[in-house]
Amino acid sequence: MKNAELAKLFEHVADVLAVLGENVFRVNAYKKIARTLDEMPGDIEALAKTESLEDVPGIGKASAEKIGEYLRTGKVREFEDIFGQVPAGVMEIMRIPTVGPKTVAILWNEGGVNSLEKLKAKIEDGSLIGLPGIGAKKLEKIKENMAFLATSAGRIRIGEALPIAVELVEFLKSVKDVKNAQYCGSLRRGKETIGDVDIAVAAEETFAAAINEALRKHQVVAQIIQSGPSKTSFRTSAGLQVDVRIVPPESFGAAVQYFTGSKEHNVRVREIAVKKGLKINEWGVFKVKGEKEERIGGATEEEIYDAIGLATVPPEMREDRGEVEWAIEQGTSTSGGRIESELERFVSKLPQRIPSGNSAADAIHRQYRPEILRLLDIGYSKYLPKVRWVDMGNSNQELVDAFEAALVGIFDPPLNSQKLMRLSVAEDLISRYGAQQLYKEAQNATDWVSCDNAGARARALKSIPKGKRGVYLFKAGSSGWTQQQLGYIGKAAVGKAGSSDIRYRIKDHFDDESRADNFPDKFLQLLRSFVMRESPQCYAIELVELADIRGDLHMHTVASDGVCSIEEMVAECKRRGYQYCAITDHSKSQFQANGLKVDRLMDHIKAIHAVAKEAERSGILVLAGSEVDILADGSLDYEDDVLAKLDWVVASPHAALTQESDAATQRLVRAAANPHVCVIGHPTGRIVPSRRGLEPDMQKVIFAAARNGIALEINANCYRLDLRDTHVKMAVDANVPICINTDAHGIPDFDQMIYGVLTARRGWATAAHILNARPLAEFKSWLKGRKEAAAW
DNA sequence: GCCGTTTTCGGCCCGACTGTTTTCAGTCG
Ligand SMILES: Nc1nc2c(ncn2[C@H]2C[C@H](O)[C@@H](COP(=O)(O)OP(=O)(O)OP(=O)(O)O)O2)c(=O)[nH]1
Ligand SMILES: [Mg+2]
Ligand SMILES: [Mg+2]
Ligand SMILES: [Zn+2]
Repeated sequence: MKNAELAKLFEHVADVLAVLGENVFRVNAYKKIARTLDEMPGDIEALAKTESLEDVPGIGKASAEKIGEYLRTGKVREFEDIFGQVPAGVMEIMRIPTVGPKTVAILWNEGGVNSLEKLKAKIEDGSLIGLPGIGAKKLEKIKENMAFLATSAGRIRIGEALPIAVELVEFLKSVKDVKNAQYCGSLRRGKETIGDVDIAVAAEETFAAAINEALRKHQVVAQIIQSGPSKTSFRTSAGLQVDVRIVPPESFGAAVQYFTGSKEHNVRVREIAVKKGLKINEWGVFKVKGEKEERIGGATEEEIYDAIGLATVPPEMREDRGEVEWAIEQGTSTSGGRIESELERFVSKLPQRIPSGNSAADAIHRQYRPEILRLLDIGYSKYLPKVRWVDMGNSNQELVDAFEAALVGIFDPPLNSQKLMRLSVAEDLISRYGAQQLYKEAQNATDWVSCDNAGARARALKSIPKGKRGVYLFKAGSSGWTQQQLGYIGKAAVGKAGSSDIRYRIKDHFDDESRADNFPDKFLQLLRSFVMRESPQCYAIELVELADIRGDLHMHTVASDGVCSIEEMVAECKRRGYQYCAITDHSKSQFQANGLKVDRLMDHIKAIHAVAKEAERSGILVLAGSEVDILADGSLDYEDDVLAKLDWVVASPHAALTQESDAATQRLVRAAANPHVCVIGHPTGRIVPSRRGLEPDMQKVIFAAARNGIALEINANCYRLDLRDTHVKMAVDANVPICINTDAHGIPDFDQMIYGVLTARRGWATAAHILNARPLAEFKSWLKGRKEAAAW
């Protein structure tokens, strides 16, 4: 997979261009593309073959071409030229903290510095002092910071960061006059790796200095990076950076929201605020009235999201992966409705006859547009109380589309149904066939196809040749397209589309010729038909929680490489209140882990069943299982007749983890097809952060799991977290059951469960998606289904 | 460079801390 190297390429070119003084927005555009490529769950090369990269949000014509060029030739000529302008040694300098592109440019152009070594030497001989903006202090800092060069190893696993953060938060809460403290940043979002620890503190302004002082004296503080009245950053002796932000209690919610991020999420949220005449920062939400600002909230996170009409987004979802659109769609329920009278009043103002000719029609369109939007706001918030209109172009898109199409369809012939038709696609079709398949079907059936999105449609209108027709896929239902579903086919992939269950075809409504004459009537009728509809129940999402977990279905004992007996592991599960668990020691090929040969396995099953019998009385179901190795070709490490003797089969890959993507896909798909398998354990075999593991076409693996009715594991151990967050989202979208297992080898390992839960939450999983969140009876019935499949 | 209901130009989130800037740029969160 070339995603990572392409991401690096764009990241690097962004840095080099910044040194060359290029427009910062272009630099940021490249950085955004780098992030997109890095986080893309599928293979960019496969995507480029089947779909247009231009439809990926953030990637335009220019970059799509460059990516294509790279995939063909392994190079981007324009980038090579750019790299040629700045020696590699110069770029190394930018890895020093506090040294950014401007400083690099000056050191290089005016100071003749072209490597880290030269920089060191020139700082020593004093020849750099006097360069523009560079003095003794700055150079001293640079010299110190050369010990902290940015490296990819700079991130630590969440399991290592969390305990440190919790302890620091406890300490801060114990400091006098501290009202509240909360860790934020990537840690609160539950990311698998953590760059630094971010903590927000609530305290009256007058106490901030004292709190800062107490913090600076804390024993873990090895080096203060910076410290001002509201913000202190330091490094611990272990080299971990900690950022602490102190704000007054009335700003605590705003500060937590800001500090939790992600950056990309914050930017989206703040952009929405701007469009609504508001301003959001870490101090609160403000109404902007010319020069003056009026504070309207900030004590809680809810106040922030509420102010802009968004549902509060769970921290783990805040990655700008569609959650903003989701939150708009959920909305808040505030304004009451006066729909009928408003409606009548508005409609009575509409002209009885639409003038012919585009310019006159345009003028009317412009004149009424704000009124329509305002009306929709009122109408929607009353009849669909959880869905609230937020400014332009978002969740009520289909409603706006409907009305605007009504207007435009009459005013503006080119945008009517002759060329472009909306095709609603129901959720069950998507889960049955997969979005890609539907898209391809549509492609075969028509001349042009896209998913639902204003920009895409606008382009479509231009690109559809005269006399041809196009279709755009609109996802009916509550959740909108996801990137995974469309495989980044359309801009809507980030979630522009979809909200209520309105299914609408422009064609159906506006094909009759006489429509223009009784337009107001028609319009009213249409509007009623939408807003009077039964409102769907949509509550803000309840993601799975640690307390929902009712069992652990992957653990080891002394029989293989664990350190506890069956009894000890079961007792711990019981202690945790689990209703079921599975003992799954390694299979025979895992000889280095003392994997069990068949005869030992048979004895082990007996031993587990003996413990199970005891355990049953104390109310916990114990399954005799195995973690069966998936061999390189996808076959399993035990024969089927052996597998049939087990109550529970986790099949996981352990060796040959560097095989080609296609081989990996086949391997996992084949394993998933074995009817004895219950769940695929740590499907990629990756190790965080260093080993990439298998890179299968995860969509195919997930479909295979769906076809065969098996589950996929989130291995909760913070060294694995496999499935990873983006893969979880794909599994959730496909409705494949997910097991969150600790893979415990000893008692403390059970504590890893939380990291699996956080990863599940990052994939938008609710308890309903998690197999081991089901009550015992339900779990048993699922298992029975599996056993029947195996017997059949 | 990307994007779009102000649509092919013109805007792109917002603020703290530091140093050397006599009024704010650079870097970072
Ligand atoms: N509005 C806004 N907020 C930002 C920006 N940069 C960072 N933040 C906020 C959101 C981040 O989650 C939070 C903490 O910054 P960090 O650099 O520590 O990032 P984060 O913790 O998300 O990831 P990390 O694991 O530390 O690399 O500060 C920015 O440019 N604008
Ligand atoms: Mg952080
Ligand atoms: Mg930070
Ligand atoms: Zn295991």
